[in-house]
Amino acid sequence: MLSLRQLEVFLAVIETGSTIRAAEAVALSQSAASNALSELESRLGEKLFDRVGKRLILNASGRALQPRARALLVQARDAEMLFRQGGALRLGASTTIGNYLLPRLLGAAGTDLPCERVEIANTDDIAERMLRFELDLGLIEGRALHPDLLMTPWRQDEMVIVAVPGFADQTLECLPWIMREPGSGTRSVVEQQLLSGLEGVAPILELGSSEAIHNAVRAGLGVSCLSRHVVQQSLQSGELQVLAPERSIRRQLYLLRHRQRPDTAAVARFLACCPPEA
Amino acid sequence: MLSLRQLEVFLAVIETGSTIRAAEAVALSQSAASNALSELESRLGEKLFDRVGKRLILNASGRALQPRARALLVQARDAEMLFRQGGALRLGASTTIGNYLLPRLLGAAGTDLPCERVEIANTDDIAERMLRFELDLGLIEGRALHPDLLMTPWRQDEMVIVAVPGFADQTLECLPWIMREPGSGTRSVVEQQLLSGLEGVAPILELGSSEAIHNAVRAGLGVSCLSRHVVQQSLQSGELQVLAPERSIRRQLYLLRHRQRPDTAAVARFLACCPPEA
DNA sequence: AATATCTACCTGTTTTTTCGATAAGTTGCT
DNA sequence: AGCAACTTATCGAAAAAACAGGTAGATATT
Repeated sequence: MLSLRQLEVFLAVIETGSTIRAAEAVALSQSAASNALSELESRLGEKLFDRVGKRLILNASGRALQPRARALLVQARDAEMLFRQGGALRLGASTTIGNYLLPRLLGAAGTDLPCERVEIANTDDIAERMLRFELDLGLIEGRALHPDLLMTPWRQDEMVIVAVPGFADQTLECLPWIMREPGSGTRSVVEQQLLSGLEGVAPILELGSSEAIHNAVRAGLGVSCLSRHVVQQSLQSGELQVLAPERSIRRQLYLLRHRQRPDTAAVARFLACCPPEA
Repeated sequence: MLSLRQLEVFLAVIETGSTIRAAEAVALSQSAASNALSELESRLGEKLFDRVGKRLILNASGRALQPRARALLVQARDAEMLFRQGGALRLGASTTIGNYLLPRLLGAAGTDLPCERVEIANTDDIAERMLRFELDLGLIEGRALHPDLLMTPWRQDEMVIVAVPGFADQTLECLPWIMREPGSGTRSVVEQQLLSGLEGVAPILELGSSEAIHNAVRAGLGVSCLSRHVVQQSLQSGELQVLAPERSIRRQLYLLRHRQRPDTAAVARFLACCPPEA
């Protein structure tokens, strides 16, 4: 039976590129690391690295083993942490969720949710971090279609058209639209679901973040379609108002998990506090 | 870091109920097994069994760990077998697939697919076996909705209405229907998709297998709706004919995999030979 | 009450893992 | 070409871990 230690050394060699630095990384001597690696290779009956000169170069077999080794080690660590209270939570969230929704949720949960960190990034980055087991749970607005990732509906985000009071709310096409840059997930949702019925809408301004757009709209520069979570306060104070509420977009927010990884205790706690809704 | 050996002992103790028999199962002495278990418990900081007298009774913590331990061990074995050629394939298939479709596919693939065995059972049994890692891949007609199981479309099965030549094909309601017993997946598919438009159809005969129905239909006892794979030869020979071909049912067949388990080499070979079709 | 059975612990022994040193080979610089 | 700096693989010794046998204590069974 191969040992977890061997896999640990194997991954360390991949990451550091040498047995010396790998040995240091896993607190072994170089010779022990070299031994562990060749032991693993002989047990699998397959060389995992091509020895070209003094260099170790991961070959096809090694590349095949790598993701499985990573999954095994992470699962072993998770199992070890199953009953430990100290299991901190590493969340990945897309911008709207991370900036507006999560702070409120985590604040409400108080100390029940020891959250190590929340990384805010785009969907693809979060997916990649999930694949490397660097995050425990993803909360995304877009779609992540990797076969090793599991997307399940979490909550819904309502996106509303907002403007300062005084904007005519009759012909949406003629209003001065402010939007996110092309390529943004938010932009594409707006284009597909809201503007499909409206012809010839061209933004007068493109900004790189929801908060920037929020401020532009507050400054009276135009109208935009933003998550209700972003503009909640401005709506309550009356600073902004909703135009054409019947055209609001409900977009689904998703939980992103790694298929080869059962929920951590911390993830389970999070989901107990913030369960999926409808 | 906990060791795979410890998990092996842990599972053996669960299965055998005692450290003595567990030790035998994993080729250790009783003392070593007892040691491994308490080592595991102390490493997790949590007792996994309640000691009731001389008895070991799995407690809540142990039950929480059990599925993870199983998954870890199976994945470790899979990794070890990654490069071995001897990785045999343990398939689970529902009746129509296992009896008619698979023999042809495996026969065509010849020796490329060393298949250890094909277990033919109903969807629920296959799902349960998959959960215990006793099968590598499931091929099912129905639905398996366990969160740890992944269902993906594989192929389609065409179910046609058949009878011996001479049966009037005008009013399907009035024909003598032969069906599977209630509770069968095939029966429910027929009822939902075929008979939803037909009122008051009552079977004159209920039989427990497709082959039995096939023979009954050939004997001229009535009509039935069967997979084309079952009646293929009878249709070619002209012994049976298809009634109302426009009412044929296409039902989806699914691959069933365990989420916490990457494809075995043998599974990958199978899928390469018999890939999903539309 | 006697017996059989089981877990857990202790002790000495075997096996595995690890280390430091060293040989052999490669790379890059002069 | 020659030298210096690194790196890998191997070897024997040392350290650590795993292991078997025996046994005490405890609990069902008879």
